Amino acid sequence: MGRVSDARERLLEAANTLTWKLGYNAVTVDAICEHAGVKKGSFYHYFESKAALSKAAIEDWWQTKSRPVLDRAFSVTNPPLERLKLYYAALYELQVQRQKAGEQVLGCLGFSVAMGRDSVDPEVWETTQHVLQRKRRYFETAIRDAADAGLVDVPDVEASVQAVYSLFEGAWARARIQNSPEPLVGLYEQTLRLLGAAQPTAPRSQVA
Amino acid sequence: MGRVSDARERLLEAANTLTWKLGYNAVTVDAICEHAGVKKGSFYHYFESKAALSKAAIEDWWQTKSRPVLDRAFSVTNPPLERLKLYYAALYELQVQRQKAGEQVLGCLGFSVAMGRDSVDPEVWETTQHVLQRKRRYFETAIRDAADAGLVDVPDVEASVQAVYSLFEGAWARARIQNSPEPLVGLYEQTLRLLGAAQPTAPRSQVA
DNA sequence: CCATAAGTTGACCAAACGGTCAACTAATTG
DNA sequence: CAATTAGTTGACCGTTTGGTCAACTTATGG
Repeated sequence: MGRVSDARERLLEAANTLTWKLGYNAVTVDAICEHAGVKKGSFYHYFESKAALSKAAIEDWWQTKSRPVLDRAFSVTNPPLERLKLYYAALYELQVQRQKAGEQVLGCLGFSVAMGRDSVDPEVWETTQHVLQRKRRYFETAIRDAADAGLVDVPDVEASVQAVYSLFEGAWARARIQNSPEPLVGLYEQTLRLLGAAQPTAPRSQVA
Repeated sequence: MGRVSDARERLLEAANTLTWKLGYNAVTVDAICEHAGVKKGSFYHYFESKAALSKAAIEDWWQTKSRPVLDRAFSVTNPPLERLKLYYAALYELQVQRQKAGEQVLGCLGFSVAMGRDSVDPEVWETTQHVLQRKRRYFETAIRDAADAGLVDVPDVEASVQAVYSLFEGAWARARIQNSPEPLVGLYEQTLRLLGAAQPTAPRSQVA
């Protein structure tokens, strides 16, 4: 029945691309439409509001972009600490590819939107909050598994999960701010220090 | 000559209060004027644009709010690692007071604005960037002093500075996102782990 | 005491904003 | 080959945005 179209998918993609770059508030419906090659009338054929589009776009980003990378790296077939290493490496690799393509370092989409809190539509913010919680759970499981396997030496596992996750998000946020992958370098080694795990290789430089 | 007024100061204060809560883009000139009890005509008597006000407001926030706390905590009269502890404690205390007053956890103003990057006026963004760099230097000096005094055990001081600062900003960003000081708990102990420094007291809980 | 400079005001503007709608077009299916 | 249904379009709307301006008020210094 009726004709078919991929306009909905183009709108989701455009919303994520622009929101990732500019944040929720700075992105206009007109800009999304232009980027997607869709007229405004069609926009409101698919979504009842800008907030509804954003909600759907973030959920789509999680399912198609974020989760697959997490599932691959944090597979239970990998040793617990190896999962973190693989995840950091995968994200870093994506970043290097982006730079090669002349694009910017944008950090985590969900984190950027979530930082907006009071200036973001409540339902959209709730969606990002939910996504970040799911992401954090990957870290939690890996670190608990590492603790159970005696691979780490920490007095308080929950506190360590918090710290590792804060370090991770903080480094990515700083990478965005500086538009450079520099704050991401050595993230895994620093994570091992937080967890009191054995260092894998010799340090790169010596001071004092 | 002419009459005197504190409207300029009220505008600076209003701009910071609202920008801290809502971010750069979500704050309107009208809202700033209303909050400051200043009519729009007066606004443009003092500042040539919204961006100019924001620049001045952020610089003012750094000089009057942020720097004094840093200078007190990071005084060279304090032992290097004690400086970090004092700073964390001071910020945490401010947060507790805010919560008592029924206010929200808002994290670092400069960091929030800086995260906006491409949706913030370039000059405003440059100002926040500058402020964050100065703040980071306090961490750098303290950690270098600690390294020189043999208080820490790290293979690469610069990498440790990056990590400690990322952990710090990440925890504060997460506190904002969750509207709770929870991610800030134990920040100093985790910092000591990153720096390979001796733990001060017994851990609060034991797992495994 | 009064000229002058600093500060105030509210009406106004063009552009951009999120959103609406009735008319139109074109695939799909009975 | 209709009839149906999904998708498209561009003109339009009320509101909000950052910003302007000429007229007005008031404290201060000579």
